[in-house]
Amino acid sequence: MKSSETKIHMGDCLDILKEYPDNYFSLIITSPPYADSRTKTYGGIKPDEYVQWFLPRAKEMFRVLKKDGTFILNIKEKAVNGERHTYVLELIIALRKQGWLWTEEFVWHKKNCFPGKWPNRFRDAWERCLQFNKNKKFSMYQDAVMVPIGDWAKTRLKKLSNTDRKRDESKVGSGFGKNISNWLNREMAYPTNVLHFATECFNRKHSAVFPKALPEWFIKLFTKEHDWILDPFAGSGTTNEISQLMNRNSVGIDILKENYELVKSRTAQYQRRICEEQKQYETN
Amino acid sequence: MKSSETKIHMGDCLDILKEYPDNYFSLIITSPPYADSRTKTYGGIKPDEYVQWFLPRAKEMFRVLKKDGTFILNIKEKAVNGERHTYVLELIIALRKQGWLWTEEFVWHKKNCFPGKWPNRFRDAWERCLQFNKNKKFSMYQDAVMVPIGDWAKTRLKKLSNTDRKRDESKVGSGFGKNISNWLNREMAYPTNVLHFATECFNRKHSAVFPKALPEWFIKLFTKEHDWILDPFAGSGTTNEISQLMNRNSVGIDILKENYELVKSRTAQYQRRICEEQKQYETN
DNA sequence: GTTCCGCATGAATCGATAG
DNA sequence: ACTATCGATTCATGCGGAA
Repeated sequence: MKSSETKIHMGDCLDILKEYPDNYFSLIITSPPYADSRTKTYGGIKPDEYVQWFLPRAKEMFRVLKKDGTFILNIKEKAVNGERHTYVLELIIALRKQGWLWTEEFVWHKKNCFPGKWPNRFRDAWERCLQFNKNKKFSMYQDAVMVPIGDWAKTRLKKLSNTDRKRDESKVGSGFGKNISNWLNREMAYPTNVLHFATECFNRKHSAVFPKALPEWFIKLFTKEHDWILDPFAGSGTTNEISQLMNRNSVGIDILKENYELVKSRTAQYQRRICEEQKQYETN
Repeated sequence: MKSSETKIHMGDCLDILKEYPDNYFSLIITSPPYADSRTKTYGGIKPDEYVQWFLPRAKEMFRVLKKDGTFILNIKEKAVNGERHTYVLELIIALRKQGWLWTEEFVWHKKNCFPGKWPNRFRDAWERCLQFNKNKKFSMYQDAVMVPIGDWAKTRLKKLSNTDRKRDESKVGSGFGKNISNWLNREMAYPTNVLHFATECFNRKHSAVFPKALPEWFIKLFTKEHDWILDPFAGSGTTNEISQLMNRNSVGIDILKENYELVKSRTAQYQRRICEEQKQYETN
């Protein structure tokens, strides 16, 4: 088993990415600093300036992404003056003008978001995971993320009715037909574009930006082993850590020294652990 | 108990709404024809023309909505040429320029979404429920939509007999009636902005685009009894039917004669049923 | 009366083929 | 090249009738 490589950089991804060649990464997945939050980072970007700040960095990402690669952007607009700000919508439109295709919008449903109540809104329990691509054709390994089929199938497929045995056209002309008998012995189904992952809140020092399951799911879906993955706003380094665990190569960039060192140590730790596991494996 | 009023109009809401005064409705909730679908209705609006088609109608809606009222827009963009079309994003931005505040975006998670498999995407299992307001201050009755928490509540709720549940629903039309909510009361929490409802599949005749539970939830949240509710694209009339059940006044508009007559008969039926129940109640 | 179980239904999307 | 039509694909649900 060839071990995976993990490179961590300190700096602005706008500069660091210049060191990387075109068409290098299979997947870019990141949770960028939200507007006006993390004021230490990038000087705290104002909502109104967010798109202009993001675009030059997205241009570099476009360049280093493989032609069949995917860019997953985990983001959620904040409420400003009682309104949802539109910078994310404007960003999507601007990225399309830059050449990106807006292929899909996944919803990440945060199952255990913290309790609370405001006079004019409920708890925000979801974030956008925007999928962008360079081409209509891109690499996607759908079988890697299949889920168990619903309970209905157990009873339904036990005994097939007559209409189930042949293709049954819908009566209302919706063009929809099915052949249930094709589903015999099927135990897994393809998932939807709504993802249910709990947030991890045990990390006191560093606010967990996303749970491990989220990048893991997209990494399974869009990469195979030894592909290169980039997180240009690495934060606490979850993407890089998961990449290591899944035997993918990865690059992490963060502008904060504090984050840089955190990711460094987290990934070094795993590197060491993997080596130990390998040694142990070989001994056995 | 004063009975509620329900008015159904046939025509384009752009024209019909002119008959209504300013600041009349407490809630506008609707699922307009999506781009390129329902070709019989409004001739099937092209995605690129959608915003221009919608805006003049939204202007009338703005006028007839009360200052503290709410507009809920249920919509989802379609995939065009392998990409998500941006007309919904553009619509949000355009509505803001018209004076609307984009207060919140709820996610409706469709648990039983349309099946299908494609090389480049998964099944679409969610739709947007966009909340717009005229002012930062608006009427919101958060306590009306509290939900039971904890697994024990779920399992006990499941064990309730169907009659208990049915009697309950017919009485209040709200899922939980007094007797049940009494012992649940202590274990209630505020919901989030992610709503989980399955679409209703009717075995026969007309199907509703959204399940009753969806308008019901927003009606509970944003109106009280005898408030006026508008659905400018009434379709099969789910909004008006639920409004009646919940003792709210409502106006429904649809351009199709077929829909107009359907809604007419559905709401007339309920009107009759309510009258009968009232008579019976008074006799007792 | 309750529970079980069959079954029609759906704001879909893609790729190929035809005009 | 650009648009229109057609066939193929796929789950989970509530209903109504049967047990």
